[in-house]
Amino acid sequence: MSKPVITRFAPSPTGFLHIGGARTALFNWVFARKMGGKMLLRIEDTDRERSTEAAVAAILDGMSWLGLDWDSAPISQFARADRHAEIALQLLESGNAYKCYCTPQELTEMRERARAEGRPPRYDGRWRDRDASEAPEGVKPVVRIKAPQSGDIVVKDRVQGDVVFKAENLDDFIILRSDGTPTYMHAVVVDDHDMGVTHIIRGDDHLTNAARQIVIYRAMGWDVPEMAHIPLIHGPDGAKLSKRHGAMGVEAYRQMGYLPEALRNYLARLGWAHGDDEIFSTDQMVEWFSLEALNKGASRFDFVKLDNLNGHYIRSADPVRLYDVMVETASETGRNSDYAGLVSNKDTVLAAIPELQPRAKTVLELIDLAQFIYAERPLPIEEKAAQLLNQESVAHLAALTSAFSALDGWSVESLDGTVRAYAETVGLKLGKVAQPLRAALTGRTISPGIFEVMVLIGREESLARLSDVVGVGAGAHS
RNA sequence: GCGCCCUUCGUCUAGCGGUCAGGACGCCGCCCUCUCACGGCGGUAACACGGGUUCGAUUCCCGUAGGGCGCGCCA
Repeated sequence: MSKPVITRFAPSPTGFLHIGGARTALFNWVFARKMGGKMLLRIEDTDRERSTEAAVAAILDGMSWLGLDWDSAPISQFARADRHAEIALQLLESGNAYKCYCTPQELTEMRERARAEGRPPRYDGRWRDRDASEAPEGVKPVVRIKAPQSGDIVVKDRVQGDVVFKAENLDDFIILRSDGTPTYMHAVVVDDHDMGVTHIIRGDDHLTNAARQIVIYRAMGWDVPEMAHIPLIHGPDGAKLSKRHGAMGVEAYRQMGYLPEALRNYLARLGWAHGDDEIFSTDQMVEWFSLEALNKGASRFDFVKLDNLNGHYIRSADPVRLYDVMVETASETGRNSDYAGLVSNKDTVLAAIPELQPRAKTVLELIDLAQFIYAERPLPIEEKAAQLLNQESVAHLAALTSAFSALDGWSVESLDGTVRAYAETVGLKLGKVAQPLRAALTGRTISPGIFEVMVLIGREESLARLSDVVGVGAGAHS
């Protein structure tokens, strides 16, 4: 009988929740759910200089938006400093660690000399066996772990397989600083152990750290958790993800108009696959997930594919929810006139959304497509639309305006019939009159079906917008 | 420099000794059509290179090349 699974996500609060962290959190979350276990959250805030409360809030918000919840209250690593020191002391007493009185300058020299002589820049262990009586005056020591000097340390990794490190390549690294605070390497091990973490899932930039951490586990006689080091995400050019690429916080993705379920689906497909399945729900993800199906190679972030997936989820989303997201997004991104237009034309926008859905890849595009509804008269006419409104086409619009005015009903069918009949009468293809109509009614060359547009904005507004165009045209040529 | 990891269409990937190397995005063409989308159909395009092992390698092993990560009193 195996222990219940406990995973953890351990961000350091020095900025937002970036896309790589979001995926790490996602995999920890999915795995915990799959195994019926828990995912804990630990804030690695031991770097007091760089950690901020705002960053903690941003990370929690980002996870919530993505739909990733965690069990128990987030744990502050900084708050556990006493416990870390306690373990370091135990290691000291058991002879598995020792005090080192080297000064930072001394260490810098050591590294520089090593580099100059072509040796790896590692601590040479000069205090490993020295007696405490040799300690210099006025120097506060650090505590270093006694790493094994021979043999292999193997990281048994569920993704990477057995990774072997030779002990001679590891030095006696610091576990407690001279001010008594723990280093990351030490705090992580103590926390993961105390939290009962059974599976460590993290970026493979930690793979070499894993070997060092195993040294501490061994010295304490603790079980080493299962490990899974997942590959990193690169930018479109194969290099490290930069802000230009996508290393923004997840809230930036929200502001760009992506839906959380789309991002989850996309992120899951970066480094993980379940056969040929491309689009799947989060429940399916949980059902299908396995650590062994994770890839070992890094992948590139591709906005084009994210757009495609997002388009899919927009198409299948509930219009009422989309409306709310549109309003929220307009507000958050400072699109004030859109915000006002969306709010004061709620019913019309709601009715229009099904027409907009297949045409948008992001919520921002959705908003853009809705603008014809609340645009102020006289409509701003885009350049390409203006080209459609020449003397001839405006004359047709004038004729159509009369026909529309005489119309009894105002439906897609009646409008369609009217325009088709007119086009046939004057010997034109439908497109020849429908396009100018679109230009006059929306100010653009693209929009939902033009008869749908007319029904949406209504008879009065349609005729008014037409007269805005026809009036000018008629005035100029009569 | 040292250590570790990685390498299938442009991108994300399937593949776990024998496949016409599959899917998705993108791109191109056709259909649908009042525009743009959506949808449908078709097409383009890949096993980094060199050695082994094997009857047979995309698949297993070793090199080479390329890329990534790590080597702090940062996390």
